[in-house]
Amino acid sequence: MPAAEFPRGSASGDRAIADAIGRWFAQNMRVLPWRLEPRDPWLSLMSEILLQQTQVARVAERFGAFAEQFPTPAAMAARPIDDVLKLWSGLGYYRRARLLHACAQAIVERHGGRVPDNAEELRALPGLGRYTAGAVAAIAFKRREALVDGNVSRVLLRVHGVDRAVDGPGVQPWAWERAEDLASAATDVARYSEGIMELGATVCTPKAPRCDACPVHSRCRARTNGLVDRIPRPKSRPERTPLAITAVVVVDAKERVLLERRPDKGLWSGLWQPPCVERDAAAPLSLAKSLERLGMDSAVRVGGGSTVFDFATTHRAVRVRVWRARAESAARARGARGRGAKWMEPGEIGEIGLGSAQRRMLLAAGLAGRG
DNA sequence: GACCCGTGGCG
DNA sequence: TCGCCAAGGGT
Repeated sequence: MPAAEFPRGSASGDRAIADAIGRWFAQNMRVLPWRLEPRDPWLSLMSEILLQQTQVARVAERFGAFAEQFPTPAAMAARPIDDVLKLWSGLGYYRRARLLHACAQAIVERHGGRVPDNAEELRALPGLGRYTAGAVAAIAFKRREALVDGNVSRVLLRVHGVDRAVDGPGVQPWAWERAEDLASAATDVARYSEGIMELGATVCTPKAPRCDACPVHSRCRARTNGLVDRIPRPKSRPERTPLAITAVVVVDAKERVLLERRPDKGLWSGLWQPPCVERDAAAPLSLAKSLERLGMDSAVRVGGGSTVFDFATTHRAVRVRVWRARAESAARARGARGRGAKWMEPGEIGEIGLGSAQRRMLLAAGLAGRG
């Protein structure tokens, strides 16, 4: 890789950039309560985990409940994982919920319930990678930490006029080096760190960036070269493989719904669902075969037609066919699904971990879910 | 390093 | 309807 493709900055140039961004942030700080003073390290950590691959607006409407229910690591560590999954419903990447719960327990066990104040110890906690550990260290403890997320990568690529994708070969190591230099040069690291992320989120946006409002527009190579619209190049995207699900929503005489827990690995891990049969195909299995696979063919009576909807995740194109059925015998229907299955009152549906696809299955069968 | 893991908004 | 998009980490 020619050095010119991955340029470095000068000490004075880096300081000018870092401080311009820091000053800009001080003047344009958005109202993000959990990121403002006084900064509670645990709330900061929890918010950063929630924000992984998730937009601020989606987290903001949920964060109050997290802060209220889990005000300290000990408070979360003492609760079952289901309580975390319940609040996490609909936010996606559900492994984060398990990792956050494990993180709370690790903080209690290893650090006496206090969030460690340095990136190295933070990095050793479950769910905290290089970015999140650095973010908490910088924001909650004002450490001089380099930070690279998707926004920072985009800003750096543009400022330096590097015509590559954020996930392109060599880009992340280079971005981390640049971020280290900028963090070292900054007068106020915390402001710079939040500032460059905010800059990427609000000004140096992927589409239609507002260069006129950018504190470093005069130093931006992409802008001076007219390449802002081309940098960064589009990310590579994985192909979606088909997944077909047949769901049978079973209701008993008391209008309770039969739900079972998914395995704790893989897609929607640890969340609840109506009994389902899955296969790697475009079309869901027939009703007869599905009931047979579920061991429920003699335990339930299917009424009416079915509903189909499509659902997409990062790697899957899911087609779901939903059947509604009555249990001939509540005990036999549940027994067919084994220990993991449970009859739930309609009111309980809002109290468990459900993915958006599972919520739609219940909705399709005429059952209301939270949200 | 490749692959896996969600979701909702938008054009 | 569909493809693209968005504040990573674990294995």
